[in-house]
Order: sequence, then C-alpha cells, then structure tokens
Amino acid sequence: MSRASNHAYAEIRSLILSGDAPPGTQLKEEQLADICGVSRTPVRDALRRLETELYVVRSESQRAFVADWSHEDVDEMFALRGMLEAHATERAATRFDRTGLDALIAANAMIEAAVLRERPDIGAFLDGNRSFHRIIVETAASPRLTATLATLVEQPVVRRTAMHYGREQLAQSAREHRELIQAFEAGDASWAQAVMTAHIRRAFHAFSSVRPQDADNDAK
Amino acid sequence: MSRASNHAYAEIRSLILSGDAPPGTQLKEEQLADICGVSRTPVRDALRRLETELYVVRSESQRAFVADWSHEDVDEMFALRGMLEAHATERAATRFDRTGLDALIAANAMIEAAVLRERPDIGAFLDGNRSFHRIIVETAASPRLTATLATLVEQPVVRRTAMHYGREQLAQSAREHRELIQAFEAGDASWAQAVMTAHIRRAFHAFSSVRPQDADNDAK
DNA sequence: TGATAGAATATTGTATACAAACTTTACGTC
DNA sequence: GACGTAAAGTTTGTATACAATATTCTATCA
Repeated sequence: MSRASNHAYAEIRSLILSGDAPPGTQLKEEQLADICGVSRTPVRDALRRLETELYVVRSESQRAFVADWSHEDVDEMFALRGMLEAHATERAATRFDRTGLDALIAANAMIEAAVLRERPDIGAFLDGNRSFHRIIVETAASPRLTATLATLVEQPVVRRTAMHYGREQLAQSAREHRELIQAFEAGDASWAQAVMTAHIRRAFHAFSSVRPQDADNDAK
Repeated sequence: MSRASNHAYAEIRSLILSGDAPPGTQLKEEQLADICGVSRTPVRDALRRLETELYVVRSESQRAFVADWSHEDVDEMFALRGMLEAHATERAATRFDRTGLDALIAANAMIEAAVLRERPDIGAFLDGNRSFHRIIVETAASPRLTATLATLVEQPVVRRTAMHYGREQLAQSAREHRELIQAFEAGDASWAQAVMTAHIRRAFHAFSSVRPQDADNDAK
C-alpha cells in the first residue's frame, strides 16, 4: 500500500476516531478524496481496509457509513479479544527469550513513567500499552492470530476505555503487566494466560462503568 | 461488490482451490484481468478480499502470491477455529429455538444421507457440514465472530480434510453432530462447547495423519 | 391527501491511460 | 570473473472519464 492509499487510510481513520465523523455518518468517496487530496482510487482502498477493521460498515447498496458500536458490540469485542489474547499469551509463554522479555520490561517502564507524572500522559500510556501487547502477540508467532487481533485491539473502544481510567486504574494496569512479566520469566503458561484473561476482563468492566453521556465526549 | 468484482473473486479463488495456481504462484493483475475478462480494477478488489481471507499473501513490494500452508499454519488454523467455534457453540446453546434446532437436524440428516450411500457423496457431505456449522455460528449472534470465522473455515484445508475421511470418519462426524444437537436441546452450554472442541480437534488429527504426498493430489 | 412513475441527481462500479516503483538484464570497471 | 550501476522491461499505484445503479424530487393521477 503506497503513499496516497496510506494517507487516505490514516486521514479517514482519524476522522472517525476524533469524532469528526460520528457513527452513522455516510462516507462518500468523492468527498473523502477532496479532503485527503487524492483521487477516489486510493480512497476506495482505504475504505475496504477500514471495513475489514470494522470501523466502516456498508449498506445493502454498498454505501459506506461510520460503524456504530452498541453495548453488545463492545461486549462481544472484549470477549473475543480476551479469548484470542489469552491464547496468544499462552503460546508466547513458551517462546519468550531474554531479548523479548527486556523489550516487554522497557514497554512497561514507559507505561509506568506515563502514569507517575502529576498529570498522567494518556497518549504515552496508550503507546506503551500497544507496544506491550504487540510484543506478546508477536512472540506467539501465529500470523493468523496476529492478523485477527489487529482488527480488534485498535478499535475506538480501547482508546475510550483508557481515556476514562483514573490514575489508580492506570497504575493497576501496569501492575498486571508486571505480573505477566513474572509469569513469562517463570515460563508458566497457565499463570500468564490467567493474568491476561483477568487483565482484559477488568478493562471491560472499566469500560462498562463509563456512563454513556461521558462516552460521547471522548473526541480527541 | 458488484458483478465484475464478484466474478473476478470467484474465478481467482477457484484457480487457487483447484490447484491450477499452486502455492507460491505469482498473481499478476493484468494476467488475471485477461483470464476473468474484466479490467484490473475489479481484479484488485478481488485480490484484496482474497488477501484478508489468507488465500493470497503479498511480498514486501506488494506483489501477490498464492499463499502456502505449512504444517504449522494448519495447526494454528485449527487451534483458532476450535477456540472460536467452541465459543460460538457456547453462546448458541443459550439462544437456540425450535426453528433453529429443526434446521440443524435437517442439515445433519443431509449429512447422514450423504454418508450412507454405497459410495459416500463428499460434495453433499461438505454442503451439509457447512450448513450445520453456519447455523450454529449464526445462532451465536455475534457479527464479529461470524466475520472472523468466515476467514478460517472455508480454507482449502477443510476440503482436503474431508477428501481424506474414510466412511467411518464421516459417520463419526455425523454422530458428533447428533450429540451437539442433544446438548443444544438440553440447553447445556458446557456440554455443547466440549463436544464442539473435540469435534474440531478430531478433524485436526484426521488431517494431520494424511501423508503429504496424498495431500498434493487433492486438486478438484 | 397519498401513492406512484418517471426524470433528475447523486453515488458507486469499471475501464483505461499514465506515473511510480520494483526487477532484471546488460555492460563497464576493477 | 565479480561487482556495481544504469538502462530496459515488468508490475503495481493513481487519476480520470464514463457507465451502471441507487436515491431523491417532482409532477400527475386516483
């Protein structure tokens, strides 16, 4: 995927994530082409990609709309992600080497630094968190798993969840990461798997307890 | 996705499944356009679709090739499918109504009829099997799960597995389906889930025991 | 007033031409 | 002969024009 196509993808995705294009908005190819400064061809590529990642849905007549996420959709998504990521964790536990573990420790150090500032740095938290989870999934060495999870973890919901974490919840996340690292260092797949399951499950309940009217205000 | 695009998709997919384009073959857009009698534009759409379904992989420089499936890939695929389909089964168990159960029973009757003929009808078996599993996944009422499984179950591997089933293994499949139906009628999610896990696992081992040189001959 | 047909408009689908990037080949230099 | 480099060829990326389809609007009739 080349320059124009990637650019269109990033631009449209950010329209959706920022809330400038709220759920239900129709995404017209020509209009997007104008906004992105490219032709319709790369826009169509970008829309297909966003469609497989579930940011975009299509009507029966192939018109594209920003996807809406009902409470049930979110529930579903967390259940799937929990299951798949726990599986990845189990596989990864038997495959970690020193280099991988050190990378994991570094990512979590970044997270802890982001949390310990007077005013927690959510952007840095999200970056560190993404690295941490990506290292685990890649260590699992299962391309299909990686591809499948990629369509689930980057969803708006993840961002929204973190936005509504308080300092204590952010710190708890980092502590769970620490326990994961311990489990990996012990090479204990069951332990690691259980910690990851709980980790995702807790994130789900943190999200669920966000009141709907707050959730509307999470524009970047 | 409209006429030309769908046509290109079906044609390329069948090239791959039939073995006319074996793993590793480079798929050139212009050449495919000629074969399908359409322009490159719908061919590109079709390739992207086949890419998300893992029939096609891309080199670093975006050239498309028919995907190769190592033993580990197959192992991975079965593990994922087992996990996801077991989850779907668990959800479905609490959602089945009489209509759904009857559809399930009808699908399995079709399978049993296909198996009981003097010479088992593999095509009918595969059709019935596909219906049976689709009913369960749809009853689970989880669009993301449905979408994810769709990229896994239709793989060449499933077909290859059934091609190498003997009559007894085909019959065993039908018996496991019967037990699933019993579990659904009892509304017992744990039971259903366990039967499904075993069902997929057994299919995996049936596939694994196929000797590689046989597996090369499964061109339709 | 409401329903319906048909025209006008908007939107997506496809073909084609050209641009950019990558691969291969051929050639010159050491 | 090995290596690097530049030119030729191949393949994918993008823009644009036109075709097909879906939607909206409007006029007409019951």
